[in-house]
Amino acid sequence: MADLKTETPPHLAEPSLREGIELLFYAYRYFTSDPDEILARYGFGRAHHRVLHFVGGNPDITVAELLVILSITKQSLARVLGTLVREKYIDQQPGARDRRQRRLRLTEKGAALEAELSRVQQGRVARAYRAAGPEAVAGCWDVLAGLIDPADREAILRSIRQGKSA
Amino acid sequence: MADLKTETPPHLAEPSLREGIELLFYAYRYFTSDPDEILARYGFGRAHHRVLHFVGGNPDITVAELLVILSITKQSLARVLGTLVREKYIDQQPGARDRRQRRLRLTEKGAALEAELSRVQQGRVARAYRAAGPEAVAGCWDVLAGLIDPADREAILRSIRQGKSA
DNA sequence: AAGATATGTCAACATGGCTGACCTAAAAAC
DNA sequence: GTTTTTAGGTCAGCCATGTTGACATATCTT
Repeated sequence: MADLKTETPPHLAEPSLREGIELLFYAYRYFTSDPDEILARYGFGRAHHRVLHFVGGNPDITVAELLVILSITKQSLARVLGTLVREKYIDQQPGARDRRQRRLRLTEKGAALEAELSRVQQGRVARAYRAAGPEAVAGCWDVLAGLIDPADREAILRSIRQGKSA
Repeated sequence: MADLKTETPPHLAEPSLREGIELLFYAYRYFTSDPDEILARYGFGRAHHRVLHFVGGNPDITVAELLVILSITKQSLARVLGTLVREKYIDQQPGARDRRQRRLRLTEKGAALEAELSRVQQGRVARAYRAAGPEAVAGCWDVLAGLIDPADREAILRSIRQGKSA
């Protein structure tokens, strides 16, 4: 017999956990599907999207800050960022106080692509929000936030809220 | 002035959509982080995890059914599945009615690894559920389900519910 | 017997991670 | 003012995991 005191409540039972895990797997696939399609037309991948997204949301971000957000190495970033800079989607300017820094911003061209990607991705999310209703959305945010390591949670939520993803 | 009739309700405003998108991005990263760590110790990757997961949840699944779930090519699947079969994490048996099929099941060794991976992933999800509460979980599921293309939604939800992911 | 289907396999390629080593320019510390 | 640290870039190579295309085999269906 299960120990009643520590027994898993119904909504935490294993089947429900498995269902939630699979749902997140499928949902994430669709979540990235629309941008992926557009990116392919530009010869870009998901990595380019992430850079465009976070540079767009954090104008004048430094490379180091971007690396923290993306949690990748500078060599990995260099490949996609280099392309975006060469093809003039992103502009680099030396930092005002620290001229070693390359502060990143979207060019007009970059902002246009980012907007195109945002539009379809936000469209999908907006439809999901609308269908589920505001309380569901609030609940969803709570659950998703709960998946983040407690040690990192507050910093990440802060950065999301400010649109300052550093 | 915005047209009141089609004005985006507050919870659908652009900033909130952007926040939701970023939250999903971060949450998914943590969602996969614990299994990834374990898999690395076995020389496996995320692709192996997916196969172990869906074979575990769908004993005697066929290769064709697994391909539909994973949405990858059979060549991609062959690489990871081949390894898992060779290293005896997964067992193949000809179908009873159709002997062309290779029905897949976890071996004991495979079930043990799958359980180890499930344990940490379910642990993280369970903590998030517990912190957010049952209503939030229900809302979360609604939103995530809403991200799935309507054309595929019912089939996917059915497959999740049955634990028959085909 | 012929054709369709389930699966496997070979070869080649792309993306996007990684490590390690090394370079420059600018800031900070001594 | 020299040294050290820091921000960033770059080269080379490796790995995981996706792709396409072509082809082989066994088995089921017609």
